[in-house]
Amino acid sequence: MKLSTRSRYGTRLMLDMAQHYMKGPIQLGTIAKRQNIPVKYLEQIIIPLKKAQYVKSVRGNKGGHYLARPPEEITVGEIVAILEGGLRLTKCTDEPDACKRHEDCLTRAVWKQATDAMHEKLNSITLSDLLKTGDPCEYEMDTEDNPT
Amino acid sequence: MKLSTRSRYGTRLMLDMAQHYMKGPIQLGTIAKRQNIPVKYLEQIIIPLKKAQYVKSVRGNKGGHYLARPPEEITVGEIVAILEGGLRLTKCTDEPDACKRHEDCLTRAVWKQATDAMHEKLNSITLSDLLKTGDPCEYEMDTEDNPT
DNA sequence: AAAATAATATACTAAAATACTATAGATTCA
DNA sequence: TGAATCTATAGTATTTTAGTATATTATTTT
Repeated sequence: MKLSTRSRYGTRLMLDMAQHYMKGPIQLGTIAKRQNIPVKYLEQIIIPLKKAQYVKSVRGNKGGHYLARPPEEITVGEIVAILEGGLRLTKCTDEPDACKRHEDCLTRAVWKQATDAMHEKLNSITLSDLLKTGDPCEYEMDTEDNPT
Repeated sequence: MKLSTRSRYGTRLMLDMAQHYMKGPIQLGTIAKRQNIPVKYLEQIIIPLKKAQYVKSVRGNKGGHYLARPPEEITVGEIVAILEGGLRLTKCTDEPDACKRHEDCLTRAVWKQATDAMHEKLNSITLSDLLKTGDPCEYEMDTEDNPT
């Protein structure tokens, strides 16, 4: 029932890019240092986010990644859903027929309701909301490795 | 982010006992057949539930297990928390200090809120609530293996 | 043109968690 | 006594998680 590092790192990755939205591409190496996450792992994590069109990239020297949409239009729920392969506590939440007991299963309704509650909360929070809760300057200053 | 079979089987185990509350001990073998869960696995799962005083048992021939409290006083959230080792999406939800980034972590608040939403929903549903949603007779009749 | 930088692609691996299974022993009832 | 049932402890196969490693492609700077 725990979130994987994929979702958590991925959310921080997206949040980092949100903090530098519209300032040109950022290198994964920079984010990796800033967030203390292995670069090679970030490279894996960003793939599905690119496929889902939440992130775009520029190759080559001075290249990098950037958000394809404004932070106000990206929810944490969307990020987690992409990286976790769905936002649900059980498989049967989405696909009742996946379980042969689905006809007289009394518990499925509970998992569905708990999933919905979590779902609703996560989808109500955007990257932009998160930025407002903290002090962005704290992050802007942390640029000794950033050759802007 | 998925529930383990431990929580799901465990909930069905508790629900099965709830359906036979106050009718004497039920053998795990009977529940295993009824719920189509390996007996040996149920034996593992029931241990923490006994330790947490939600279940009591009678040893020996004609022995079995039974709920230590009425179904109205047992929530699904309690069962899941016992079997999943807590009801939270991240470790930092409970123990902020567990993470060294906790001071300037913008994401922790989200995991906390989503956890709370799930928590609240699961703790609002009792075994008794679940029994009302289905047809108990359906289960009473399924007793060809039950030597009552 | 060459060198440096950064993304992309693919494959590999160690460790942990999950989902059981096996064996032996203790307890109770008939 | 013997069958049934819970209890305790250990073992194991599979899957998932959390990364690493290597090589390639694309772009910019020198």
